[in-house]
Amino acid sequence: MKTKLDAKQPPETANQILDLAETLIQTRGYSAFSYADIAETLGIRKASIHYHFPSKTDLGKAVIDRYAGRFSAALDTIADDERKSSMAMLDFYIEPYLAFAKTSDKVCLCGAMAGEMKALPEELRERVDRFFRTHQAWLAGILERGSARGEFKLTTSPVRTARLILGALQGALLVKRTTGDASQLRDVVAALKSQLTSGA
Amino acid sequence: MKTKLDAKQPPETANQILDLAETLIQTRGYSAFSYADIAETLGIRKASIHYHFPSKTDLGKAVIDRYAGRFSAALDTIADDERKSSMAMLDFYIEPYLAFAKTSDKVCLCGAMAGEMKALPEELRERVDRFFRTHQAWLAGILERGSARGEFKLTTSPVRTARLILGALQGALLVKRTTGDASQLRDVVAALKSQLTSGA
DNA sequence: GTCTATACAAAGATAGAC
DNA sequence: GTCTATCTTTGTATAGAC
Repeated sequence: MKTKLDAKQPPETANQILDLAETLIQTRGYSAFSYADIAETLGIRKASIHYHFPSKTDLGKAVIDRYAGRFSAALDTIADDERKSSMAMLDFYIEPYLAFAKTSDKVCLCGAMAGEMKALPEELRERVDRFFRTHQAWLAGILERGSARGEFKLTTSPVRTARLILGALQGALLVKRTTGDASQLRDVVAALKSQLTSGA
Repeated sequence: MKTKLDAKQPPETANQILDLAETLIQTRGYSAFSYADIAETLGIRKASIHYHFPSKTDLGKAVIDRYAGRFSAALDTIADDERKSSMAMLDFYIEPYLAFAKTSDKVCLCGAMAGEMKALPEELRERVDRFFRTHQAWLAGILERGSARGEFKLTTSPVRTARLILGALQGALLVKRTTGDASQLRDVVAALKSQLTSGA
């Protein structure tokens, strides 16, 4: 009999598959990775992957959902602490991007998929879409709060400022792969923050 | 006998193939488009495409080279007119991005390919790389000129500022596909420009 | 839950007729 | 320069044994 702890834990193989698929999408894109890539690396057969994720779309959904879920949990936690400054909240949001920038070639999962939007099955397109909308809304909320508390001086609406920030972060990761300069993202962040406080 | 005008003109079919391939890469990515897609749309056979572009890599190279060439020609022309203000030069640079933003789902060709970098054949990776480096260098040059002429007040080096601008433009196009709001890019441009002049 | 075996379509590519 | 025909490899997916 299984223990209580096992109850909701997905099998270890499934986790390994998800981990690898996530990395592959981040570096090669969704269209360019295959079950064969995963099978070879994990030392299992392609058929075994189909046992855990019947179709590639199923796997893609699971990868995005897990990825978005990790972010969502963090976003909720951050925004719930009313004592934090809005800038501190923003810093927490930006942290994962800085982490990606330290790797040699990872971009945001949804940033990679956004580049091949029309090639994605509808169910994945919806999820990428939702990911960006959620992040924009969250950022807009923080910006509005910061604005109301006098921390930020926005030059345009919170929603539009949120899009600027999200776009700049996504684009910086994309371009960073070329320059290979991880410090680049810090400059982008500094520029964004100085703009928020100066009211330029 | 052919006329002089025909001398260097690639056959019309080749141009149609290049046009379609360019659009397909911009909307679906490099990995996800195929000779079959092109053949079907143009009403020709796959073998005919191989006549013009023996391998997919050859086609990819030709698409990037033509795309980068169009930009390069424009960059040279812009920077050569010493009477122009640096801000005017920047505006000319940004124009193509605003044009993409008006289409429903096109991003920069190299922006799309940057998302699948590790899946690209080496010859294409080099070209995407060079595209970004060239643009960064060009932008840095304009920024330096504007700084020397007192038009811009930079908060960090011209090179780093150039990367910020390039990343923000690329990312904005990517995220725009989700929101579908073409005006979004104008906000990003406005934010970037106000930052350049305020010295924030 | 993982395997072997296999099906089936799509992708990239070539040979050779017209 | 475009076609038909064909080849090979890869990608996604299923059936059924262990």
